[in-house]
Amino acid sequence: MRDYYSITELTREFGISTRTLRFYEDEGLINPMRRGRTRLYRPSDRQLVRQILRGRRLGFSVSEIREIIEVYKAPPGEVGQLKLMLTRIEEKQQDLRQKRRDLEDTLEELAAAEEACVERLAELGVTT
Amino acid sequence: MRDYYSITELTREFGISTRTLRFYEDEGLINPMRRGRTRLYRPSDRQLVRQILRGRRLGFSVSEIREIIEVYKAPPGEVGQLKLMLTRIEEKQQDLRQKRRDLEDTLEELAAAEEACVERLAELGVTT
DNA sequence: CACGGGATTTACGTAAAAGTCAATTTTGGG
DNA sequence: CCCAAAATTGACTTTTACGTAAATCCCGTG
Repeated sequence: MRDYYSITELTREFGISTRTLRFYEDEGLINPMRRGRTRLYRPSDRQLVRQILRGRRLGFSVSEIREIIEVYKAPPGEVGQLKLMLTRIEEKQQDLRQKRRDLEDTLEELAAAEEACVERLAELGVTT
Repeated sequence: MRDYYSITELTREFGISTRTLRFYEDEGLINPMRRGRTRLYRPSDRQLVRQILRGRRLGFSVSEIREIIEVYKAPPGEVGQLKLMLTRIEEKQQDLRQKRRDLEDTLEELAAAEEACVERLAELGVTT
């Protein structure tokens, strides 16, 4: 496990631009270390980037991703805060479960469309 | 099953604006009938709107949604077209399966975070 | 027929999420 | 130490997905 990654290493690994990483930093999603002005990304930062991109692929906005990231951090000490966090976690879970339903439905419809294509090809005497 | 729905009926049902429906029409996603200038949405249009919103929730762009919708239509007659469509369907399936992995991973992490909160609350003597 | 309530069209506006460009600064290798 | 490559900052631009506003039109009702 490497100690630090440079910004371009991460851009190559994840297929994103430096602008994107700096944008996420401006938005407060990541906080890489600095040596002088140069950013040094720790493994934990790298992990965070991975989580951010996962959220992005799932169609979450930056502020939604921010909320998700918040709950990955160490749980707060105060009871009220803890309960609030539990509520937020459950909201996100609801959201994700809806997405999962949407996803399964779409996959089913795609499978049906696929089958229709294959059948049509068979009718035309094409072996898939 | 109703014959037609007005634009406002659909906005209420789906919680979207008329602007949004007209936008999807401009983008070629839906093609409601007209009586004069007034739009009349058939059940099939309504179903299409449902599919569009599902795609939207999954974070697909309008053009990606358009591609998905394309494959729901009757399969084309020509062999080349059919094969192309099969390729596209499989691409979408790949995409959705990636999303599903992202989703499951995120759900797991949220569950872990949830448990951490509950434990912390227990330590503080709070019964959830 | 006047009117009030929807619906439509056209046009401009905007927020989010980067992309692009230009002008420095920094840095690591020879 | 020096210089090309890499990194940084800041400003401006672009794309997407609608929002908003103004002007017009259509239609049933009193």
